[in-house]
Amino acid sequence: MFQGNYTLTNTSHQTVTAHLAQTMTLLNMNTEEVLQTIETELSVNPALETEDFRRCPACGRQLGPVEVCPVCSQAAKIAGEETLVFLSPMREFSYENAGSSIIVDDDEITTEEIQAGELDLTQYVLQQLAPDCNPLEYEIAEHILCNLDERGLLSAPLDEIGRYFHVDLDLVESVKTKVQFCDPAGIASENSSEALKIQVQILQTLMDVPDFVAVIVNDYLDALLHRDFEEITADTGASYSDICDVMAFMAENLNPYPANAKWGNVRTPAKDQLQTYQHPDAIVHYINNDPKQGIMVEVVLPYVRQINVNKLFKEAMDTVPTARLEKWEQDYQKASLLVKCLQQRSVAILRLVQYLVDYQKPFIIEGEKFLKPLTRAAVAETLGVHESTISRAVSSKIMQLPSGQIIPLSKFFTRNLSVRCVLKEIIEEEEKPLSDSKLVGLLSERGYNVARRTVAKYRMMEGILPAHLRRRINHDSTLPRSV
DNA sequence: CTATGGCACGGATT
DNA sequence: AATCCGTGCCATAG
Repeated sequence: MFQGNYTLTNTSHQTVTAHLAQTMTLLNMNTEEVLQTIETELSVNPALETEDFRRCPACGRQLGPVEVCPVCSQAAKIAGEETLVFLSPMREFSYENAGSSIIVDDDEITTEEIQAGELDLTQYVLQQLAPDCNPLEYEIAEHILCNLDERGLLSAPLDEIGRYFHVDLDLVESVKTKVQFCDPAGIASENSSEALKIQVQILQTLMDVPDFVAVIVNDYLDALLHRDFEEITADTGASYSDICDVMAFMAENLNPYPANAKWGNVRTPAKDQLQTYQHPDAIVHYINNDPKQGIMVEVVLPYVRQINVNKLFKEAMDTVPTARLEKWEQDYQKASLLVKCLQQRSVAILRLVQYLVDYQKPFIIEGEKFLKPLTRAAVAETLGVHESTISRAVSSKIMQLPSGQIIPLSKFFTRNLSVRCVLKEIIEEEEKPLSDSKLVGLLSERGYNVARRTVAKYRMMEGILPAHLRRRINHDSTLPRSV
């Protein structure tokens, strides 16, 4: 009897720990990754079955396992002022659904996102190169692409690469040139000006490039950066308005950091193509597409059908020969474990998203400026779960906002987003370029107290040039006399 | 002398 | 325990 009890608690303890481990790993994964796991498990485990989701009898909408029909239950929920959150089955997802503006935010660039992005970038470029490359060139290209910094500029000296492969420098250079003409135009240039030159060359074959652009980009970039218009006018004969056209064109079409999405708020087409197709893990909608009616959130289930333990399989276990029983037991255990853990995962994410969306509603509706500071620890506290649970639930998950933007869940936790947003605003509205210390003053007027050095960092993060290089918007009063 | 970027330290967060 | 973030100090450029 004792022994019986002992073994019983022992096995249940084991399943409990297995359960925990499984839940944690599932929680760590995003919807797409779980989808993979489920698919492989389905293919090896006969104890699992799938079943179509129920549909709402009233509206015919597909329902998740614990979902209340969002459309039909709207009224009650809205009255309660609580954000409507529900589970909903994964579905075919295309970026047309997502709207045109898919934005991978730039503030989280430092962490995994950019690394993933760079990997994609490498592969993306290599794909383009593959057709007209011999194996050696391909390898060199690969090496070059692995040595890009986060802006898409080459950080390793060419001769080093040449030595690494024991090949002539000329070869490395020719490969580099090939790379530069690939899609994020000017990628793998050694510096910005080189990248710009390449971009101009490419654009000239594609569209009409205003006069003087090529000349100025090639020879007078420094002068332009230093606002040394006299030198340019004198040497090239370009009038002041020509130069303005050139600058406008550059802001519109060129990008000094090929891997960086924006310069002067222009996204390169490359970024959109780079966007990997990923199903969001949660989707925020306006109810009836009307912002005034409130928002509802769909938490996406990681599989298109419901996953169950096969009841027939359970029943058949009674009649199975003892030789095979053990295997069947195992399968059954694993199956019910997976089902339970999936449920737990869904519930955990559901609760998290509910809280996040509720707390950061102004951010979702009105924009980055309204993001309230939030830490994972605080969320764990209010939800009564361990911090690491929140960490796992947040990591590698993405959410689609009503606007169509897709953001990582971690964005809800970026402490300084609103400051940076205000900073951006101030700079956009500035009459003439403000120095970092002036910006400190303006920010503290609005209740943001940050050090001068920090402003500089935020500027960089937002890709804003230092004051003395910023373009003045109103170029009427500064006409040089030599026109 | 002013404006800005690099480095590195300490405290908070994960 | 590892990582991130704000900040101060210092070097550099103009």
